[in-house]
Amino acid sequence: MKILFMGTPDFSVSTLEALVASEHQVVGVVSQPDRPKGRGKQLQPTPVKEAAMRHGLKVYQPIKVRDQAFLEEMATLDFDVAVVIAFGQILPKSFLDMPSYGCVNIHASLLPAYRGAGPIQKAVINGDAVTGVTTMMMDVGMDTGDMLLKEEVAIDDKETGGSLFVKLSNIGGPLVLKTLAQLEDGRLIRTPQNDEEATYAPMLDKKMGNIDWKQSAVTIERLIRGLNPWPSAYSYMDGKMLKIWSGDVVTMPESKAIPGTIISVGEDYFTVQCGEDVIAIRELQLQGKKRMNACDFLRGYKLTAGSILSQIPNDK
RNA sequence: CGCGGAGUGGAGCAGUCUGGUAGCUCGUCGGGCUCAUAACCCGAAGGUCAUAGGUUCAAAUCCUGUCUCCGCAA
Repeated sequence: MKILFMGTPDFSVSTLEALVASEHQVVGVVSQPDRPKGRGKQLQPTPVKEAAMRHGLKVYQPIKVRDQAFLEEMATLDFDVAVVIAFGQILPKSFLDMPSYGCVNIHASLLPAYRGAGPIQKAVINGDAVTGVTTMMMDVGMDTGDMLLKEEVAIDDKETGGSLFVKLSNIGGPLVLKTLAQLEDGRLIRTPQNDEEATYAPMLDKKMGNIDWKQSAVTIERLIRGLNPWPSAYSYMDGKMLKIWSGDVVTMPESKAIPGTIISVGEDYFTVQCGEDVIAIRELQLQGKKRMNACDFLRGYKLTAGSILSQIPNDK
Protein backbone atom coordinates (compact mmCIF):
# COMPACT_ATOMS: atom_id res chain seq x y z
CA MET A 1 0.00 0.00 0.00
CA LYS A 2 0.98 3.59 -0.43
CA ILE A 3 1.32 5.10 3.00
CA LEU A 4 1.38 8.64 4.29
CA PHE A 5 3.14 8.60 7.65
CA MET A 6 2.36 11.18 10.29
CA GLY A 7 4.31 11.44 13.52
CA THR A 8 6.57 13.70 15.52
CA PRO A 9 8.56 12.45 18.55
CA ASP A 10 10.95 9.56 19.18
CA PHE A 11 8.05 7.30 19.86
CA SER A 12 7.03 7.40 16.21
CA VAL A 13 10.42 6.69 14.72
CA SER A 14 10.66 2.93 15.09
CA THR A 15 7.25 2.57 13.48
CA LEU A 16 8.36 4.68 10.56
CA GLU A 17 11.46 2.53 10.25
CA ALA A 18 9.32 -0.61 10.26
CA LEU A 19 7.13 0.76 7.49
CA VAL A 20 10.09 1.80 5.39
CA ALA A 21 11.57 -1.67 5.74
CA SER A 22 8.27 -3.34 4.79
CA GLU A 23 6.82 -4.09 1.38
CA HIS A 24 4.69 -0.97 1.66
CA GLN A 25 5.68 2.30 0.10
CA VAL A 26 5.94 5.40 2.26
CA VAL A 27 5.03 8.20 -0.12
CA GLY A 28 5.42 11.05 2.33
CA VAL A 29 5.97 11.99 5.97
CA VAL A 30 4.10 14.67 7.85
CA SER A 31 5.62 16.04 11.05
CA GLN A 32 5.28 19.09 13.24
CA PRO A 33 7.23 22.19 12.23
CA ASP A 34 10.76 22.59 13.58
CA ARG A 35 10.67 24.26 16.95
CA PRO A 36 13.27 26.12 18.97
CA LYS A 37 14.61 23.69 21.53
CA GLY A 38 17.32 23.32 24.09
CA ARG A 39 19.69 25.96 25.37
CA GLY A 40 20.17 28.81 23.00
CA LYS A 41 16.79 28.22 21.41
CA GLN A 42 18.22 26.47 18.36
CA LEU A 43 15.68 25.39 15.78
CA GLN A 44 15.54 21.61 15.90
CA PRO A 45 14.00 19.15 13.47
CA THR A 46 11.61 16.61 14.97
CA PRO A 47 12.93 13.05 15.42
CA VAL A 48 10.55 11.83 12.74
CA LYS A 49 11.79 14.45 10.30
CA GLU A 50 15.37 13.41 10.91
CA ALA A 51 14.55 9.76 10.32
CA ALA A 52 12.53 10.57 7.21
CA MET A 53 15.39 12.56 5.75
CA ARG A 54 17.81 9.72 6.38
CA HIS A 55 15.59 7.60 4.17
CA GLY A 56 15.24 10.31 1.57
CA LEU A 57 11.51 10.69 2.16
CA LYS A 58 9.55 13.82 1.35
CA VAL A 59 8.68 15.69 4.55
CA TYR A 60 5.72 18.01 5.05
CA GLN A 61 5.53 20.28 8.08
CA PRO A 62 2.24 22.15 8.13
CA ILE A 63 1.74 24.62 10.96
CA LYS A 64 -1.86 23.48 10.99
CA VAL A 65 -3.13 20.45 9.15
CA ARG A 66 -6.47 22.10 8.58
CA ASP A 67 -4.95 24.92 6.54
CA GLN A 68 -6.47 24.89 3.10
CA ALA A 69 -3.15 24.97 1.29
CA PHE A 70 -1.91 21.86 3.06
CA LEU A 71 -5.15 19.99 2.53
CA GLU A 72 -5.03 20.79 -1.16
CA GLU A 73 -1.46 19.58 -1.38
CA MET A 74 -2.40 16.32 0.33
CA ALA A 75 -5.33 15.88 -2.00
CA THR A 76 -2.92 15.73 -4.91
CA LEU A 77 -0.80 13.11 -3.18
CA ASP A 78 -1.59 9.52 -4.05
CA PHE A 79 -1.85 7.41 -0.89
CA ASP A 80 -4.08 4.55 0.25
CA VAL A 81 -3.82 4.95 3.98
CA ALA A 82 -2.42 7.35 6.56
CA VAL A 83 -0.56 5.89 9.55
CA VAL A 84 -0.63 8.31 12.45
CA ILE A 85 1.39 7.88 15.62
CA ALA A 86 1.92 10.64 18.15
CA PHE A 87 1.60 13.30 15.52
CA GLY A 88 0.37 16.02 17.83
CA GLN A 89 -2.40 17.70 15.89
CA ILE A 90 -6.08 17.01 15.49
CA LEU A 91 -6.91 15.91 11.96
CA PRO A 92 -10.05 17.40 10.38
CA LYS A 93 -12.69 15.22 8.77
CA SER A 94 -11.78 16.51 5.31
CA PHE A 95 -8.35 14.97 5.79
CA LEU A 96 -9.55 11.76 7.41
CA ASP A 97 -11.75 11.08 4.39
CA MET A 98 -8.95 11.38 1.86
CA PRO A 99 -7.29 7.96 1.88
CA SER A 100 -9.40 5.09 0.60
CA TYR A 101 -8.48 2.87 3.55
CA GLY A 102 -8.82 5.69 6.05
CA CYS A 103 -6.41 6.81 8.75
CA VAL A 104 -4.95 4.28 11.16
CA ASN A 105 -3.72 5.50 14.53
CA ILE A 106 -1.35 3.76 16.88
CA HIS A 107 -2.00 4.57 20.51
CA ALA A 108 0.20 3.56 23.44
CA SER A 109 -2.48 2.18 25.72
CA LEU A 110 -5.21 -0.42 25.78
CA LEU A 111 -8.10 1.78 24.68
CA PRO A 112 -10.45 3.06 25.86
CA ALA A 113 -8.12 3.53 28.81
CA TYR A 114 -5.76 6.50 28.71
CA ARG A 115 -6.95 8.44 25.73
CA GLY A 116 -4.74 11.47 25.22
CA ALA A 117 -1.10 12.43 24.94
CA GLY A 118 0.47 10.83 28.01
CA PRO A 119 -0.72 7.22 28.21
CA ILE A 120 2.62 5.54 28.81
CA GLN A 121 3.64 7.43 31.91
CA LYS A 122 0.11 7.42 33.26
CA ALA A 123 0.03 3.63 33.26
CA VAL A 124 3.16 3.52 35.39
CA ILE A 125 1.97 6.28 37.70
CA ASN A 126 -1.29 4.47 38.32
CA GLY A 127 0.56 1.28 39.15
CA ASP A 128 -1.12 -0.80 36.45
CA ALA A 129 0.14 -4.33 35.91
CA VAL A 130 -0.60 -4.35 32.20
CA THR A 131 -0.79 -1.83 29.39
CA GLY A 132 -0.26 -2.09 25.67
CA VAL A 133 -0.66 -0.67 22.21
CA THR A 134 -3.90 -0.31 20.26
CA THR A 135 -4.42 0.40 16.58
CA MET A 136 -7.62 2.13 15.59
CA MET A 137 -9.44 3.82 12.75
CA MET A 138 -9.31 7.53 13.40
CA ASP A 139 -12.37 9.66 13.66
CA VAL A 140 -12.78 13.31 14.57
CA GLY A 141 -12.59 12.78 18.33
CA MET A 142 -9.43 12.40 20.33
CA ASP A 143 -8.52 8.71 20.38
CA THR A 144 -12.18 7.73 20.06
CA GLY A 145 -12.18 5.72 16.82
CA ASP A 146 -12.99 2.05 16.40
CA MET A 147 -10.32 -0.29 17.72
CA LEU A 148 -8.58 -2.71 15.39
CA LEU A 149 -5.79 -4.71 17.04
CA LYS A 150 -4.29 -4.70 20.51
CA GLU A 151 -1.13 -6.04 22.05
CA GLU A 152 -0.59 -6.22 25.78
CA VAL A 153 2.61 -5.60 27.68
CA ALA A 154 3.32 -6.33 31.34
CA ILE A 155 4.59 -3.47 33.51
CA ASP A 156 7.50 -4.53 35.73
CA ASP A 157 7.90 -3.52 39.35
CA LYS A 158 10.74 -1.21 38.47
CA GLU A 159 9.36 -0.07 35.13
CA THR A 160 10.05 3.56 34.29
CA GLY A 161 8.29 5.78 31.81
CA GLY A 162 11.41 5.46 29.70
CA SER A 163 11.68 1.69 29.74
CA LEU A 164 7.99 1.24 29.00
CA PHE A 165 8.30 3.77 26.22
CA VAL A 166 10.93 1.60 24.56
CA LYS A 167 8.86 -1.55 24.91
CA LEU A 168 5.74 0.03 23.48
CA SER A 169 7.46 1.84 20.65
CA ASN A 170 8.98 -1.43 19.50
CA ILE A 171 5.57 -3.04 19.40
CA GLY A 172 4.04 -0.28 17.30
CA GLY A 173 5.81 -1.22 14.07
CA PRO A 174 4.90 -4.92 13.92
CA LEU A 175 1.38 -4.24 15.13
CA VAL A 176 0.66 -1.66 12.47
CA LEU A 177 2.04 -3.93 9.75
CA LYS A 178 -0.32 -6.64 10.93
CA THR A 179 -3.15 -4.12 10.99
CA LEU A 180 -2.43 -2.93 7.47
CA ALA A 181 -2.26 -6.47 6.13
CA GLN A 182 -5.68 -7.28 7.55
CA LEU A 183 -7.06 -3.95 6.44
CA GLU A 184 -6.03 -4.67 2.88
CA ASP A 185 -7.63 -8.15 3.06
CA GLY A 186 -10.80 -6.67 4.41
CA ARG A 187 -10.82 -9.16 7.28
CA LEU A 188 -10.22 -6.60 9.97
CA ILE A 189 -12.82 -6.35 12.70
CA ARG A 190 -13.65 -2.91 13.99
CA THR A 191 -14.58 -2.75 17.66
CA PRO A 192 -16.23 0.44 18.86
CA GLN A 193 -14.88 1.85 22.12
CA ASN A 194 -17.05 1.90 25.17
CA ASP A 195 -17.06 5.58 26.06
CA GLU A 196 -18.33 4.78 29.55
CA GLU A 197 -15.02 3.08 30.34
CA ALA A 198 -12.82 5.74 28.82
CA THR A 199 -10.11 7.31 30.96
CA TYR A 200 -7.77 10.12 30.04
CA ALA A 201 -4.05 10.71 30.24
CA PRO A 202 -3.35 14.39 29.70
CA MET A 203 -0.24 15.72 28.06
CA LEU A 204 2.70 15.59 30.43
CA ASP A 205 3.43 18.77 32.26
CA LYS A 206 6.51 19.48 34.35
CA LYS A 207 4.35 20.54 37.24
CA MET A 208 3.08 16.98 37.51
CA GLY A 209 6.50 16.06 38.84
CA ASN A 210 6.34 18.32 41.90
CA ILE A 211 6.20 15.74 44.64
CA ASP A 212 3.49 16.11 47.23
CA TRP A 213 5.09 14.41 50.21
CA LYS A 214 1.71 14.04 51.87
CA GLN A 215 0.96 11.28 49.38
CA SER A 216 1.86 7.73 50.30
CA ALA A 217 5.34 6.41 49.56
CA VAL A 218 3.88 3.90 47.13
CA THR A 219 2.20 6.66 45.13
CA ILE A 220 5.28 8.85 45.12
CA GLU A 221 7.55 6.04 44.06
CA ARG A 222 5.27 5.33 41.10
CA LEU A 223 5.30 8.99 40.17
CA ILE A 224 9.10 9.00 40.25
CA ARG A 225 9.25 5.97 37.97
CA GLY A 226 6.53 7.14 35.62
CA LEU A 227 8.13 10.51 35.05
CA ASN A 228 11.64 9.11 34.62
CA PRO A 229 13.35 10.19 32.38
CA TRP A 230 10.93 12.94 31.43
CA PRO A 231 9.68 15.29 32.76
CA SER A 232 11.00 13.90 36.07
CA ALA A 233 9.78 14.11 39.64
CA TYR A 234 11.30 16.79 41.82
CA SER A 235 11.21 18.65 45.09
CA TYR A 236 13.14 21.53 46.57
CA MET A 237 16.02 21.50 49.01
CA ASP A 238 17.47 24.76 50.36
CA GLY A 239 15.72 26.63 47.60
CA LYS A 240 17.21 24.51 44.85
CA MET A 241 15.36 22.09 42.65
CA LEU A 242 16.21 18.51 43.46
CA LYS A 243 15.17 15.93 40.92
CA ILE A 244 14.49 12.48 42.26
CA TRP A 245 15.36 9.78 39.75
CA SER A 246 14.76 6.67 41.77
CA GLY A 247 13.85 5.49 45.20
CA ASP A 248 12.49 2.57 47.14
CA VAL A 249 9.45 2.37 49.34
CA VAL A 250 10.32 1.51 52.92
CA THR A 251 7.38 0.37 55.01
CA MET A 252 7.42 2.28 58.29
CA PRO A 253 3.82 2.79 59.41
CA GLU A 254 4.95 4.08 62.80
CA SER A 255 6.97 6.92 61.30
CA LYS A 256 4.83 10.05 61.43
CA ALA A 257 7.15 13.02 60.95
CA ILE A 258 6.07 15.99 58.86
CA PRO A 259 5.90 14.82 55.24
CA GLY A 260 9.06 15.84 53.39
CA THR A 261 11.31 15.52 56.43
CA ILE A 262 14.57 13.67 55.98
CA ILE A 263 14.31 10.84 58.48
CA SER A 264 17.69 9.20 58.23
CA VAL A 265 20.89 9.44 56.26
CA GLY A 266 22.73 6.27 55.33
CA GLU A 267 25.81 5.64 53.25
CA ASP A 268 24.12 5.28 49.89
CA TYR A 269 20.62 6.54 50.54
CA PHE A 270 18.56 8.87 52.67
CA THR A 271 14.96 8.47 53.62
CA VAL A 272 12.17 10.98 53.36
CA GLN A 273 8.91 10.92 55.25
CA CYS A 274 5.79 10.56 53.11
CA GLY A 275 2.13 10.73 54.06
CA GLU A 276 2.34 7.02 54.62
CA ASP A 277 5.63 5.14 55.01
CA VAL A 278 8.95 6.58 53.87
CA ILE A 279 10.93 6.51 50.68
CA ALA A 280 14.65 5.84 50.34
CA ILE A 281 16.17 8.09 47.70
CA ARG A 282 18.68 6.24 45.54
CA GLU A 283 19.42 8.48 42.60
CA LEU A 284 18.99 12.22 42.31
CA GLN A 285 20.12 15.43 40.70
CA LEU A 286 20.56 18.86 42.19
CA GLN A 287 19.81 21.90 40.06
CA GLY A 288 22.81 22.68 37.87
CA LYS A 289 24.46 19.35 38.68
CA LYS A 290 24.62 16.00 37.04
CA ARG A 291 22.45 13.09 37.85
CA MET A 292 24.17 10.94 40.48
CA ASN A 293 23.70 8.16 42.97
CA ALA A 294 22.68 9.13 46.47
CA CYS A 295 25.98 7.59 47.50
CA ASP A 296 28.01 10.18 45.57
CA PHE A 297 25.67 12.97 46.52
CA LEU A 298 26.12 12.28 50.21
CA ARG A 299 29.92 12.51 49.99
CA GLY A 300 29.78 16.10 48.92
CA TYR A 301 26.62 17.32 50.59
CA LYS A 302 26.36 16.90 54.30
CA LEU A 303 22.71 16.10 54.83
CA THR A 304 21.30 15.94 58.31
CA ALA A 305 18.18 14.21 59.47
CA GLY A 306 15.46 16.72 60.15
CA SER A 307 15.91 18.94 57.08
CA ILE A 308 12.86 19.22 54.92
CA LEU A 309 12.14 18.79 51.25
CA SER A 310 9.52 21.22 50.08
CA GLN A 311 7.11 21.70 47.23
CA ILE A 312 8.06 25.33 46.87
CA PRO A 313 11.57 26.68 46.25
CA ASN A 314 11.90 29.37 48.91
CA ASP A 315 10.60 27.34 51.82
CA LYS A 316 13.36 25.80 53.87
C1' C B 1 23.38 36.32 21.30
C1' G B 2 16.58 33.85 26.13
C1' C B 3 17.92 33.27 31.98
C1' G B 4 21.05 30.80 35.47
C1' G B 5 24.54 27.07 37.80
C1' A B 6 29.12 24.28 37.20
C1' G B 7 34.31 22.34 35.47
C1' U B 8 39.74 21.43 41.69
C1' G B 9 43.81 13.65 42.48
C1' G B 10 39.39 7.83 40.53
C1' A B 11 33.91 9.81 42.75
C1' G B 12 31.20 13.80 45.20
C1' C B 13 32.39 18.55 47.24
C1' A B 14 35.08 22.92 50.04
C1' G B 15 38.50 26.72 49.00
C1' U B 16 37.34 31.91 44.82
C1' C B 17 34.05 37.47 47.59
C1' U B 18 38.99 39.43 51.04
C1' G B 19 45.40 36.61 45.60
C1' G B 20 50.36 34.19 49.57
C1' U B 21 52.28 25.81 51.32
C1' A B 22 46.03 21.89 47.52
C1' G B 23 41.69 20.74 51.81
C1' C B 24 37.15 17.43 53.28
C1' U B 25 34.15 12.82 52.90
C1' C B 26 34.98 8.42 50.17
C1' G B 27 37.70 5.20 46.81
C1' U B 28 42.61 2.86 45.55
C1' C B 29 47.38 0.69 47.27
C1' G B 30 50.54 -0.95 51.55
C1' G B 31 50.79 -2.21 56.68
C1' G B 32 48.46 -3.20 61.55
C1' C B 33 44.44 -5.06 64.81
C1' U B 34 40.77 -9.07 64.85
C1' C B 35 38.17 -15.81 65.09
C1' A B 36 36.55 -12.60 61.18
C1' U B 37 34.83 -8.27 58.18
C1' A B 38 32.49 -4.04 53.50
C1' A B 39 34.32 -2.52 60.65
C1' C B 40 38.56 -0.06 63.26
C1' C B 41 43.91 1.99 63.51
C1' C B 42 48.53 3.65 60.87
C1' G B 43 50.80 5.05 56.36
C1' A B 44 51.29 6.02 50.96
C1' A B 45 50.35 7.11 46.00
C1' G B 46 47.54 10.19 42.97
C1' G B 47 45.93 17.14 40.96
C1' U B 48 49.38 21.34 34.33
C1' C B 49 42.85 23.60 39.87
C1' A B 50 38.68 22.63 31.84
C1' U B 51 41.56 25.56 28.23
C1' A B 52 44.20 30.09 25.95
C1' G B 53 45.83 34.80 27.06
C1' G B 54 46.11 39.19 30.51
C1' U B 55 47.04 41.85 35.45
C1' U B 56 50.58 40.90 39.61
C1' C B 57 56.57 40.02 43.24
C1' A B 58 52.87 36.08 43.50
C1' A B 59 46.65 33.54 40.46
C1' A B 60 42.44 27.66 41.75
C1' U B 61 41.31 32.77 43.47
C1' C B 62 41.07 39.09 39.76
C1' C B 63 40.10 40.42 34.07
C1' U B 64 39.14 38.66 28.81
C1' G B 65 38.33 34.87 25.05
C1' U B 66 37.25 29.55 24.01
C1' C B 67 35.52 24.48 24.99
C1' U B 68 32.46 21.10 27.81
C1' C B 69 28.51 19.61 31.32
C1' C B 70 23.84 20.80 33.82
C1' G B 71 18.99 23.32 35.57
C1' C B 72 15.13 26.72 33.83
C1' A B 73 12.53 28.46 29.78
C1' A B 74 10.56 26.99 24.88
